[in-house]
Amino acid sequence: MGARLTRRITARGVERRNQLVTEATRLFAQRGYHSTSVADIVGSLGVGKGVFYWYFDSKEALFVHILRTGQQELRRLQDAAIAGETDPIRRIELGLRASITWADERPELSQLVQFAANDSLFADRVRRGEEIAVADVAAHLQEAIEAGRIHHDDPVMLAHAMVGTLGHLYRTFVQGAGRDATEVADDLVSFCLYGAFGKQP
Amino acid sequence: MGARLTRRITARGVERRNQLVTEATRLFAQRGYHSTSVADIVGSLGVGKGVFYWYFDSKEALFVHILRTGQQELRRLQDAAIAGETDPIRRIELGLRASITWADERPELSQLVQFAANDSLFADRVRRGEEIAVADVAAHLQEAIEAGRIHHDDPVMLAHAMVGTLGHLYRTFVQGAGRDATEVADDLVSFCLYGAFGKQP
Amino acid sequence: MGARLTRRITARGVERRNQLVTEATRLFAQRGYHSTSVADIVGSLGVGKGVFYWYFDSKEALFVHILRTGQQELRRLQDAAIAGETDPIRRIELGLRASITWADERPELSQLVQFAANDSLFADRVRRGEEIAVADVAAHLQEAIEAGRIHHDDPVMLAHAMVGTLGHLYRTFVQGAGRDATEVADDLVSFCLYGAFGKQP
Amino acid sequence: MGARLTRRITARGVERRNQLVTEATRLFAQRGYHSTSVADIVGSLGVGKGVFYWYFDSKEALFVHILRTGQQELRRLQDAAIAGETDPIRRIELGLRASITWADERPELSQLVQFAANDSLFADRVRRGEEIAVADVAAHLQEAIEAGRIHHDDPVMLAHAMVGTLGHLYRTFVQGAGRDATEVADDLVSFCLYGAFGKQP
DNA sequence: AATGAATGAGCGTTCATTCAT
DNA sequence: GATGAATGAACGCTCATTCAT
Repeated sequence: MGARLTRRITARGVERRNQLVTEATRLFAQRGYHSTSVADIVGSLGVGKGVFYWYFDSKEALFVHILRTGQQELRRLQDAAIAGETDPIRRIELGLRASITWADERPELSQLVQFAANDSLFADRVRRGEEIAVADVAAHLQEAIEAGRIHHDDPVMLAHAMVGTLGHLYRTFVQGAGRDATEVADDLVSFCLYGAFGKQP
Repeated sequence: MGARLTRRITARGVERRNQLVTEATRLFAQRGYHSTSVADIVGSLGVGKGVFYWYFDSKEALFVHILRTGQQELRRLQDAAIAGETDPIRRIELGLRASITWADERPELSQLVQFAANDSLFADRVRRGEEIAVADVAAHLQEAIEAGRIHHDDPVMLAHAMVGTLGHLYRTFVQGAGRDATEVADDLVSFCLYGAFGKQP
Repeated sequence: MGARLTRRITARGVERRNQLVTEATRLFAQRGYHSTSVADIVGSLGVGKGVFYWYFDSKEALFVHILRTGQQELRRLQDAAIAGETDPIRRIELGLRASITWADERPELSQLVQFAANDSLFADRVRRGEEIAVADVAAHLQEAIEAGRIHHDDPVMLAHAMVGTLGHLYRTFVQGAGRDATEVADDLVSFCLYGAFGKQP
Repeated sequence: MGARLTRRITARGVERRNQLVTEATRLFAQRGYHSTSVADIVGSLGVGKGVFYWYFDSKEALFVHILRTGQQELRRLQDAAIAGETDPIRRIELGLRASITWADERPELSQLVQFAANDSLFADRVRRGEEIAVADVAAHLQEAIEAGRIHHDDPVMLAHAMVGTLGHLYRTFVQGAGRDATEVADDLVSFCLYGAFGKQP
């Protein structure tokens, strides 16, 4: 898909490309996709406009690249976090914690994902990625349901509820209020498992 | 906040203004704020461009107006829904249900709010409106905590968790999958109160 | 084919549109289509760039408009020239003369048609228009053949030969060398009817 | 004219240069001069951009080179075709036939010549080449006129008429409709000598 | 000889906004 | 109140050309 994939790129080229990705990510997160022009990105790097189009087919293509990279990275972290854990409920907890950790370490990426989810150009792509993450959680829930540990008939609904809570708490308290990510993760896990009434002692 | 507020507007003028708001809302929700031009809006109404600037200072001002209207309407519905209810937990439940009902009846408005929350131009305004809604829920929670019915030390965190769940379940299942709003509201309330483990019988 | 067709245009607008067409025709003929930018056209008229796109969907659309106008005008002149003439050979002669006259009076248009015939973007359109003109001539030839006045089995080939001669003589002698169009038309007619050997006395 | 002419070129260099010429000719004919970028040419050959500018001063210079080569080749073929023929009218006929044969065997070159004749950048050069070809034909015609075999006072006009017919018939029937070049040449010769009325038996 | 990287002016096009009528 | 016309800065993108390696 695109000449860019077949172009031979030198070490110097790889570096430039990474610079572009980094700078674009920063600017997109800071000002938004639509308010960041290609001129802004290359200007901020002090290079000519042509450089951008040497490495990417379009502004949109670069954004999609950033998005994909972020979603893949998150997924890898989640997989790593639950590796070896046999308890499905612990797997859910570890997955939620890994997500908040990732977002905390990659605040710009997570912000771009949020934006993309609400822009007609990118919404579908984000939704698809989200479905995958939700399916993972739902699988753990299903296992817990079958083990009789959770009484619910709709693991997908539950999974979505968790993902929604996760996103909102992260945005509000970590990103917005600067609270410690680990503490927020504690509250997130507690809410997702026991709701407002909290764990019965 | 400008010349438009001081302009005397006739009955016919009010109608025109409403037409503009309605059409803009429809188009913004359908194609997105950035992809909808002022020309689209007036063109779709078959009127000249001057009309738009007669009633609104700018495209941004119109969007803010739509946003404010929506948030006020939602708040009014929530207040009406809990009026007379003395049980704080029931008040929370009724508030959540009222929110989903509003979003179901005003899908375009709720979509615009989502967009606005992720656009640098409008995010602050949305956040402020959200804080108000959260404060309401948090007040009910505080009451329940003081009554010893809920054991938690951070009602604001809980309230945000609920609002996040609400938004995501609505988007995914009502808006996205076309499920019945009342059923989704049932699941939402259950999750918010009891979490994944569900109500203990 | 687009929004432009449905736009209400005032008398002033019609004038502007005509100015654009005239100026663009002049510049296209002088510098060529690719070497004439939209900025050149509006700059030459002393108006803003937006004016261009108020009246035309694109630079290409404007060029096509000019082309179509020219071809229609030529056809109308040819039809008028042969109206009432019953002798098919005289009809051919009158058509050829009308064409040279048109080109002489509209040198810019005829140059644009030549350019367009050799540009991949417009070649098909020109070819189609040419086929119509050729069909007219071929019909007259067919009539002459059936009357036993011309001995040839391929009127379409003959018609194309004439059209090719016409274009080249016009370009070389009228457009290029500034010779009198009527005299060139005499030679054209003579060559088309009798070839190099000339009319036998 | 230009540094390139003084550069010593190895055998391998000659090959590269020819590859560039061949590929550029193909692409120019297929997509047009303006729509074919230097990047297209070198990309299609799988070499770097520097190669292009090692062998040619500019895109324009390459095109001019192709043009010149083509015109020279055609002239050589025409000269060879009439060598030894003493009858001036036969020389004309043989020249016309040689031209169609050349165009048939070098369709890309002949298409480029057509394009160049209508582009402000190259028109003059083509015109000059054409004048030479026309002068050849005109010389034969002059000879025939002096021998009393053709009654006409303007051999240059006649020669241009022939060249115009030639080009148009080739384009329409050989290039466009795929007809056999030899048959078209028959019709061309017949038309040029006897016109529409045809040879008197 | 040859490469991939870089330049930057210029392109066609859009669009929020203003304004004379 | 309302219109169609006009503005012009800004946008995403292209591409002939140059250059360090």
